[in-house]
Formats: sequence, C-alpha cells, structure tokens
Amino acid sequence: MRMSKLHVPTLKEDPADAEVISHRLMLRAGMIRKLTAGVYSYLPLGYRSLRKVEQIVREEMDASGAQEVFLPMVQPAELWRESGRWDYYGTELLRFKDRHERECCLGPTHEEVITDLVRRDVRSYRDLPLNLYQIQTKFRDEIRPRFGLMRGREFVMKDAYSFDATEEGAEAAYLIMRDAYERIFKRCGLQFRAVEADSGPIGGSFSHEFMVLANTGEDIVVSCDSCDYAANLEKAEIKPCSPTEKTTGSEPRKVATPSMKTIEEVSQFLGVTPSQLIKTLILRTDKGPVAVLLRGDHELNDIKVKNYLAASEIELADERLINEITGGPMGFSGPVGLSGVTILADHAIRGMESAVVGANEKDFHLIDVSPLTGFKVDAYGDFRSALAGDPCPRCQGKLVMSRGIEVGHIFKLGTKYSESMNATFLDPDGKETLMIMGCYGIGVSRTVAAAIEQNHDDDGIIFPPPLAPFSVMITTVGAKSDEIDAAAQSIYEKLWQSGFDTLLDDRNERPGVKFKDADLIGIPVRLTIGKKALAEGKVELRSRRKKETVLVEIEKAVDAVREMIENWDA
RNA sequence: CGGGGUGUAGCGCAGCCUGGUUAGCGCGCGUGCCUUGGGAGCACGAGGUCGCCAGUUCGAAUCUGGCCACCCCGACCA
Repeated sequence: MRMSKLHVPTLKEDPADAEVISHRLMLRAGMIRKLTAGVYSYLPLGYRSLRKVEQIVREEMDASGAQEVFLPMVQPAELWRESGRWDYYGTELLRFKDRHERECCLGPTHEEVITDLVRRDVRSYRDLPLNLYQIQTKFRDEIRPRFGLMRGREFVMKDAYSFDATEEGAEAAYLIMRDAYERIFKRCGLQFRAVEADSGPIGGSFSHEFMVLANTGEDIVVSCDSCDYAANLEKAEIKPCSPTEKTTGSEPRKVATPSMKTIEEVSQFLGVTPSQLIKTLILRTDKGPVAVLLRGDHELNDIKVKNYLAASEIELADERLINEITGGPMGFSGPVGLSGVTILADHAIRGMESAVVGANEKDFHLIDVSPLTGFKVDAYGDFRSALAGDPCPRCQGKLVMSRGIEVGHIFKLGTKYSESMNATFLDPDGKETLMIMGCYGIGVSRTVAAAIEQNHDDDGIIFPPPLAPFSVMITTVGAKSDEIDAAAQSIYEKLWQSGFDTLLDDRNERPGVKFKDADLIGIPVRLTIGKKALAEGKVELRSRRKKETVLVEIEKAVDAVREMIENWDA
C-alpha cells in the first residue's frame, strides 16, 4: 500500500476530548474517529490492527476445537425473560420495540441466544462437548463510556460458549480455554497476567481475568512476590490474622472529639494510629441494613460483602439511614450497643486488643474498647480490600499491586443458563440432564487499545509486530529521484512477496513529516532509502522500539527486516 | 444519575467579564514558487447557522432562561 493513497488522517495536535494515551494516539494516528459517545468508526489503519487481533483469536480458538458461528445482534425480549435477565440486566441493556411493538434488545452478550440455539438441536450426550464462538459487535449502554476504545458502548468482542455433559468435561473445557487465552495474548505480544476474579452478574462458580499490565489500567491486580498467586483486587483473599485473647482490662471511656469525623482527624486528635481505630460503615442492601466493622487503615471491599450476603444491591447508607440505625450522625458510628442491624466484622478486628470507636453521638468517641467483649458481632469474615504488603493467602510471600486492563474473562457458568432456559440432553442412561456451560470473552477492540497503552513513547505508538497494521514502512527521502523510486519499488515488492505487510511512503513530503508519521502510527520497522547510502548499495533499517538505525545491503534487506521483527523483544 | 467542566472554520485555541458595524490567531486544506535526513519558507486563496431555541436590547459570540451534545471524577464491565 502506498501512503499517498492510504486514508490516514494523522493529527499534529492532541484532540481536546481525549484523555488517555491509547485514545489520543488512535485519534492522532488516524486509526479511529468518534461518531458519538462510546461509538467509534475504524479507519483503515485501525481496522487492520483490529483484524490482526481477530485473526490470532480465530486461529487459536479453532486450534482449541471451538467452532466459529455468527449470532444475531437484535434479540427478542422473551429469551431474556426466560433467563431472568430482562429485569436484572438494567439500563445497560439497550431496549427498543419493533414496528409490531415487540420488545427487543441489542445483544450485550449472547448467553441467551447461544443457549437457545444449542438446546434446540443438541439432544444427546453424543453431541457434547461443544464449544461455539463468534467475533461480533456488542452493544452495552454503559453508564459512562470513556477512554475511547477502552470502554466503548459499541465494541468488538469474541465470545465463546462451551457445553458439556459432565462436571469434569466442563472443567476441562475451561482449562482448554485458559490455555488458548494464554497463547492468544502471548502471540499478541502483550505483557499480561491471568488473575482470579469475581464472577460478577454473569454468575457461575469460578473465573479468571486476563489483564494487560499497564499503568493506565482501570483494575488493580494483586499478586504475590514469591508464588504465582494473582487476583483482581475485588477478589484477592486476605489471610485471616490470628485472634487475640487479650482485652483492655478496663472499661471503655467516652471522650469528646468535636467535629472529628474522619479516621485521620480522630487518630490525629487522639494521638493514635489509624490502625487503632475501628470504622463502622452502615450499608444499605436489598437484604436489609448492615454494619461492617473494619480496622481504620483498611478499605471496605463491597464485592466481598455483597457476595457474603448474596445481595444484589449494596451501597453506603445516607445520613438519614445512619441516624435511624445508630442514633447518631455520620462520622460518629460505632458498634457498641448497636442493635437491629446485622453486624459484620473483618477478621482484622479480632486481632485488636483495644480500639477507638464512634460513640453514636455527635462529637464523641469511645476509647479503650475491647473487640473481644465490648460489642457483639454477628459474623467475622473477609470484608476488606488487600493492601500492598499484606501476607499472601497461599504462601509466606507478600502482596504487591499493579494496574491492569481486563482484555479477557473466562467463567465456568455451571447450569445457571441451562437451568433457567431448560437446555438438557439425554445421558447414556437415557436420563434428561442439564448441560454444563462455560463462557469466555475477549475484548478484541479493547485489546488493540491495551496494546497501545502498554507500548508507546512520546513520538507515538510502538506496535508489537503481530498487531501492527503494517509491519514495514519504506520511506524515501531526498529530492525526487528515479534511482530511489526504483529501489523502493523493488524492495516493496520483495517484502510483500516475503509476506510482510508493507507501506511505501511515496508522498512528496519532506523527510521530517514522513518520519513523524511513521513513528506516530507505530510501524515496527522503518526502511529508509536515501541517496548517499543507496550509492553504496545500502538502505537504512530502524526499529521503532529500539530506535537504532543500521545500514544493510539492499540484497539483505528482507532478511534483516525479518530478523528485526523476529527478535522484537530481544 | 450525583459532582465538576467545555461547546467559536477539519484540529487546537483567543474574543465573552465591560454588548457595537467586515469574528480573530496557529495548524491543516487549495494554487503557485521554492525546498527535501526529523512536522521548512514566501505569496495568494477557500472555509464560520459563534451547539440549539427563546428572551432582554436600537443592536447579542458576548447578558438571561431552557434544551442538547461532549469531556472529567464516582456506581457498571470485554
């Protein structure tokens, strides 16, 4: 392809409404353009990258025995009512009516459709296992789309669904997908990590997320510095600390803490550390109000509480509810004498001998409160988020934090959908049995964005070669010259014949413009043809990643390009 | 939805507070000359419902009200 013909509207300046790096660079590099909030058009370069990811995904899915299908995007409400998600999914499901007033939605995911498809035609254990996947546009009416392709409303996703006759089969299917995902993201040239994850509203018994490690990631990855334990912060387990047997030995005392509401204010005012305080959080849930007790320096993990209570909704109580339950204002809540509310306490509370708590009265706290005897707790559990330096739940190591972008998520669904939608088969004994399902997603468009988040510099994108829209950019420099043009044309043809997607910058531009554009759009290898080197039968080769320029003989140029790409990470 | 912010040429912005006649600047775009190793230079030129609607006023990009769109922070997720 020739640059003079390719539609690559690069921008010199950053678009004002793009904040994150991948969004900025994709706009500047002429890869995407926004149509409306969270909805993007792919220009030639962007679409080429997207298709590179798709192709890798497709090859590895096929190799793992999954079969590609293509499911409808418009889906009838009846299916969603059957699974129970028409009401549960909320406003993220874009709903509308057709001309006959029939209710429909745009598919945000395809469990309903695939389950319906399979239950119609699969009747026997002989037809199982089955794994079907598709690469398709999804629509989720996100509350707040942002960050360009990182969280669009319309996005490209690969979703696979496995159906098995037995529990063992379902677990094997899960592991096969796990391996396939490892290969996919490795082939994409990304630094990533598979982490344990909460299974969220899709449900199911266990799941892993595939995180591309990048500072701009929205998720926090917790990992052990000595074993291979890794989990999403929302899931990361905390090793319970050993309970103390000691009490304060004295009665609690009430002290005045005028206008001291926050942990910092109270601890500073009383001259104690935040870890000597207990914070009492009142939560409103669909299972009734709950008080959660945490050590002052710990943070609530609402997902853990939500899972513990099997609640579907949970939020911090407002001033009014707090007052109703504790009798005191916000900022002075404490567990002593609290009643009419479930009291949950984090394990760490048991390790405290003496604590400062709110007195449930404006401007007062209690000191010298003994958690062992000072108040009643309905249940102890793991309710806080991990902190860097916490002990690993699996070994003696310590936990460290990093940021990640979730590009893949695999779930073992079990019979959640086969049960609600009655997807059954006859087992060898002729008995009607529920299929056991798994589902496996990859954010294909997000993967392109994540690759850019992870690989860029001040000059632009540094594409890992497998995802680059083109592998090589041939740049001619200097005044127009027949010799240079001929050499460029010759190498251009050879590179294509050798299987390299090659761009030839034949524009009548000054070299600076060509170099800037090549850097911006992140082409891995730049091959520059200039008068001086050409006279000696040589061309220049430059790695976008290492930024070193080497001179090679024209005859060896193709091999040198190949070597540079093959040793990309070296 | 709650909080914060922005809407003026394809992009980035100034002008608005303190209303005034042809609405500016840089980049980009077109034509010509010139130039060709890191976003050159000169000349000429095209391009604007000042987000939309209503109001105030002799007069509105500018003041007032309503609406819309987009961005950022929170709850959601590939």
